[in-house]
This record gives sequence, C-alpha cells and structure tokens, in this order.
Amino acid sequence: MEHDNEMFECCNVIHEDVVQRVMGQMPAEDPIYEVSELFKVFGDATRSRMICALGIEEMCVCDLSALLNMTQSAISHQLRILKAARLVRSRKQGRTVYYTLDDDHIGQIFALAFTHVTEEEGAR
Amino acid sequence: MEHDNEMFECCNVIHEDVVQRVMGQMPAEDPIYEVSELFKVFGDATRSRMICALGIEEMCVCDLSALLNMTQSAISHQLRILKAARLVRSRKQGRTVYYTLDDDHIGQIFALAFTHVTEEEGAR
DNA sequence: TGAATACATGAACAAATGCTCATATATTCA
DNA sequence: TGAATATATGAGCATTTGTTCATGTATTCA
Repeated sequence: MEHDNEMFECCNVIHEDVVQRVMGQMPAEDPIYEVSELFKVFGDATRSRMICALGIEEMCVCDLSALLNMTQSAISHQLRILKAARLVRSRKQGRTVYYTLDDDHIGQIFALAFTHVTEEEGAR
Repeated sequence: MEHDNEMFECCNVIHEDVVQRVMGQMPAEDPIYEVSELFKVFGDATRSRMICALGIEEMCVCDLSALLNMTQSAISHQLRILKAARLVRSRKQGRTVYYTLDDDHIGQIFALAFTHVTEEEGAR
C-alpha cells in the first residue's frame, strides 16, 4: 500500500517519493543562488552587449559607450556590476581604463545560449 | 597619420578602429536581446531551483511547492514564466499538471554556470 | 599649478519584478 | 449535480533595477 496510485492524489498527500528523490539530488542552495546571481548579471541587454563586445576585444569606457550608443555614466555603472561579478577585468593606462572579459566560461555559456535561441526560432 | 597613438586619446577621438572592428563582429541586436531575456528567466533563485528540480524528475505543482517550500501560487506564477519562455512543458492528468524541462540546452548551460561559480570559489 | 579629460559614483526616479491574497477554472467523485 | 481539490490568474504592494543628472576623482598637459 505504499506505491499505490502515485499519480492521483496531490497537495495533501503529495508524491512523497518524488519529492524525496528530487530533494536528494538537488544541488545545494548556495551554488544555486550564486548561479542565479550570475544569470541575473547576464539578464540585461546592455550588459549582454557589453560582454559580447569585450569578448571580441579590449575596450575603454568611451569606446563602449560609443559602440553601444549609451551614456558614459550608464556604461560605468554597468561595468561596476560586471566587475563586482568578476566577469570583467580592468587595466588603467593614463586616464583611460581598458576592460576585458575575465573568464573563459562566459564565452561558452553565451555560445550555448545563442545556439539555444537561434534553434528555437527554427523549431517553430 | 591614421594609426597614430591608438592608446591615448579617448571620448572625443575615440579608438575609431577598435569600435569599427568590434561593431563588425558583434552579434545582431535581436539574438543578444533574446539571450538576455533567457538569462533573465534564469536569474531568479526560485526559478533556478525549479529548473534544477524539473531537470531531475517530472513534478506536479504541489510537489514543487512542497520541495521548494513556497506557496502554490508563487510556483504557478513562476511556471507560467518558464512556460512562456518555452523552458518547461506541461502534461495534464486529471486535475494535476506535471511539468518537465522542455530543452536539452538548459542542462548544459546550468552545468557550465555551476562549474563557473564553484571554480571561482576555489580561485580566491 | 590649473584647465581639460576619462572615468566613477551618489541620489533620484520610473519601470520591472516577485510575492501574497483572493478568486476563478477545471476535474474528480460521491 | 454539488463538494472537494489542483492549478491558474488578476490586483496590489514592497523591493529591486537601470538610467539620468550632477558631481567627485585622477591623470595629462601646457
């Protein structure tokens, strides 16, 4: 009488077994939180554009603001976020600051994401 | 006199060449936007947890709300977002609705992100 | 030293986000 | 049919987020 109709009752008599199994295999809370924080950084078009650009070539702040057609202030604020997330590194030369991607994974993650969205298009 | 001191002037006389090169290699605006929309969906701890759970096993709404210790309403709202993003698929059986991951890429993207955050830990 | 310049940053504000609460819908079962 | 149940959804609300505007800091150059 334990494995009876696992498929019908719910919410009061949840699928205890399913919940237990999944609970046992779930990643720890902390890494999940960090992963979603990482994705949150990626989850803004301006920052994604900046990441793409810096993945191509090192650029200074005003290069970025010219390329992306945004104010220098907006770019600086976003760079701050990217830097805090350790996604970007800076190098100061004179009064200009050059930024680059600080990580190898980022490119891979974006590449996967791009193939995902482009494949979805076709799959309609 | 074209390639003179590419490293010193900025903002008024931007690094024209850099900007041009990068502009030429940037992905189109549309896919970048879609990618960041995808990441925005990932960029919430609740949704990330749901995605992890559904990556392990098919679950109904109240399983999820029990597992993640959140109200049924909150879970339903988030499932709606996941479904709209085509990340999740549903199957109705009686009055319970079962959800699963709808995509192969998702697991890969998350796997990369997990290795990223865990490696960062070590790199301190 | 002082003006000019490249960048950083705080405050403010509008927009987006995620949850809760109440309620609607759909399905089962007596 | 009517009660119970699993899920969906709209409105409201507090929080977060991204930009702008103004201003601060650091560096170069005359």
